[in-house]
Amino acid sequence: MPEPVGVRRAQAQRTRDGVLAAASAVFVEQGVQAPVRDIAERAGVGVGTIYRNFPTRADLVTAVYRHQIDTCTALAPQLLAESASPFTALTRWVDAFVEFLVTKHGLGAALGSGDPGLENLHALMLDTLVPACATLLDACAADDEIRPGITAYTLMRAIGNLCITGPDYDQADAQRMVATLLAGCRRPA
Amino acid sequence: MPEPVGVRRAQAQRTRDGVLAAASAVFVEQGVQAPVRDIAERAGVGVGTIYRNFPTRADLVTAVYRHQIDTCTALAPQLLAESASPFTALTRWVDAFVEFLVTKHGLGAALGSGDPGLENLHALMLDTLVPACATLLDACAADDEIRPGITAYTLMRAIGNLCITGPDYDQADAQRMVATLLAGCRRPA
Amino acid sequence: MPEPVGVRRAQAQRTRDGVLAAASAVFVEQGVQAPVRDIAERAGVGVGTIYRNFPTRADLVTAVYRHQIDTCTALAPQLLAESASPFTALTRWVDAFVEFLVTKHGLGAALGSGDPGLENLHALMLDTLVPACATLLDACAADDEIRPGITAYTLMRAIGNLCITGPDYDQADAQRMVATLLAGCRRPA
Amino acid sequence: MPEPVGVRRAQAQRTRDGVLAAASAVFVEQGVQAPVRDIAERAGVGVGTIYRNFPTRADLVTAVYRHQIDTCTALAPQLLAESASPFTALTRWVDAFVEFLVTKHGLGAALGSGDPGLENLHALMLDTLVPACATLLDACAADDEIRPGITAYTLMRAIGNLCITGPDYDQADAQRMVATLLAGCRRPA
DNA sequence: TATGAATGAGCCTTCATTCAT
DNA sequence: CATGAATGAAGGCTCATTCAT
Repeated sequence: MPEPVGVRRAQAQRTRDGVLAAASAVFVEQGVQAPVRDIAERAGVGVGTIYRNFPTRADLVTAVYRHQIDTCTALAPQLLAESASPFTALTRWVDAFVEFLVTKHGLGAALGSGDPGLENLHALMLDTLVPACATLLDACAADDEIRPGITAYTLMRAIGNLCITGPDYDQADAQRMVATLLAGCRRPA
Repeated sequence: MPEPVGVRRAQAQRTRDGVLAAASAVFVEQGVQAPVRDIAERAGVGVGTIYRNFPTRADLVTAVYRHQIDTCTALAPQLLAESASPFTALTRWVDAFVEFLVTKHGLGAALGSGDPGLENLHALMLDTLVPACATLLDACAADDEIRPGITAYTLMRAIGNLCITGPDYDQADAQRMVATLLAGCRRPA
Repeated sequence: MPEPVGVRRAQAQRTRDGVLAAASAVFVEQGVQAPVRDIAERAGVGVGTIYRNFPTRADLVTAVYRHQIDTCTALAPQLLAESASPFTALTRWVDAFVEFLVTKHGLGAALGSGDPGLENLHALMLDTLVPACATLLDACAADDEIRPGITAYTLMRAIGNLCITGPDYDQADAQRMVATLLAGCRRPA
Repeated sequence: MPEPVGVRRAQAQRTRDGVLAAASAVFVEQGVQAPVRDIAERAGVGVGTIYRNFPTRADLVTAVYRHQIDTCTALAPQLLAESASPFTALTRWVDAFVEFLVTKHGLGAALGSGDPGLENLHALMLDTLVPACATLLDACAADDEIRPGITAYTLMRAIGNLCITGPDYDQADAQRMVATLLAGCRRPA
């Protein structure tokens, strides 16, 4: 018999996870501005539960994407170590980043929206993803593989924007365009 | 007494134009989702007048941008004729397109949003801008100046997305990234 | 045939008056914190109409009571002129003020609540009723009829509080207690 | 092993007392309508504990004030015995009552609100404080010190109302106005 | 045709209350 | 007994849209 408190905590965690899953799905369908009620309904909980766990919408958005952001961040040094060249590492990392973005419809738009209240998420990116990307860019620059003047932040914003998909501009298109952008970053021989 | 009907028509046209000017200004400030009332107020008309002239928001958005879209469209053959190479023409035309997008806050986002109800605008682009762009791309392809597999529509969507600006990603950033994307389109020598 | 605009204005005024009447009634029943929807329902209008005419609750509360406040204010100089003594004038004026308060259940409580957002009403009293009362108090002081140290504002707040009626403490009780308070203000011979 | 049941009871009593102390503090800060959660948080208990001990808000309010009400009640005969005159005793008792009211932000308003659900508290006053006050009033009446027609209940309601403080009408004002009211109760020589 | 008052659906947010652990 | 997660009713506010004048 597990102690009651632990059981309750586990249940709460499950609820929280359910909300996150529901929010993730709803964000894909409707974007990050989706009504709280829709998320609650999809999660099978009351709206109060959402507000209890995520007082602001930004808290919810951030929580939804935090895990993937962290995973993506951790990938950078790993790819740099195992790739033949820094540019190859950058290419692969961007592939992963794009993968992350295109499967999360609405995040790119959210990031680009300048919506106050999404500063948390913005900060999270600035604090983790941007430095990770910068590491790769610096390595490329050291090898003279990319043209100068491209900052990690701007590149990621651009990639984020390119990953805003819709009818007639799907995931494959986004990936192709990002690849083209990267090609354009490469220093001409 | 000069034909009253004509006078009335002229007045109606003036009203319509005033609404378009107001909408254009408000769209720049608040995006294409701005409250109808704000536009009406700015135009000095009642909301009913807006609804009479532009039953749906998409009608209004489309009308606002139609002139610029047409101008942009007409530019393509002209640039193709007077430029040294098709790629140069493409570059210049894209510059003009970007200029159009970045000065119209919210249009890029609107185009990329997949928002049903903006299909009119979408259709307008498909019908005019895309063919214009395709002409340039075809000319480039004929000269073997760009890599194959890039469609006019996808390229324009990508450019549209890159032009979604915000805090920390401004017009200059957008222009630089679009230039980089174009560079990536170029066939490596 | 009256010009259309005038008709519309008249209708709008009627709506506005209806809202005020409904609000007045609802305030009596539920106090000034009554739900906006209740007022709208009672007035037979949509909530939007309330917000259109009275953007904040304070605007509505103030409008409801403004006329009576003004009437009460105007009474002061009149009573002073026609009464045998300043204290008599004060007594009569307070009677009128009490009459105003007790028939508007909830205003006394509202005044005493310190509720931010009711500052308008508070200001209205400060600007009109308090000076009116002060005139009477000054006249009494000049005649040595009241003890010193009683300010118009404090006296009115006290009276306002005494007029917060309820079960077992009705209008007659309030009037009696106010009279007693006034008696206590009188300078002992 | 000392009787476990007694220990448990003592613990329960401590919990109850903690809730009362917390509620008392929160009532002073926010009034008797303060959110239950705030009280629970301040007491360091769960909201369920509050509901277990005090099923209704009135139960809690009543319990919070019962001790002070009882103290105040007991004061009446004592003051009557040791004061020079009944009216002096009344004055002193009212001072104590006012002291009780003004330091308990919101009680006066609560008493005067007619809020159903506060009937318990109301009843408590009727059953204890009112008779205590009546004793003093009767003694005054016997000595011909006050004008007739003033009931203990009405007087206490009036005093309660006068003690509803706020910005610009503070504790000192309330005390002064209550003193004035009492002066008005006194039979003119 | 133009107007803008009126409508009400829809979203956000708070908080009293319940109940499984 | 105590806990606090979950619920959902209630109320505030906005704004797209209609329609009588």
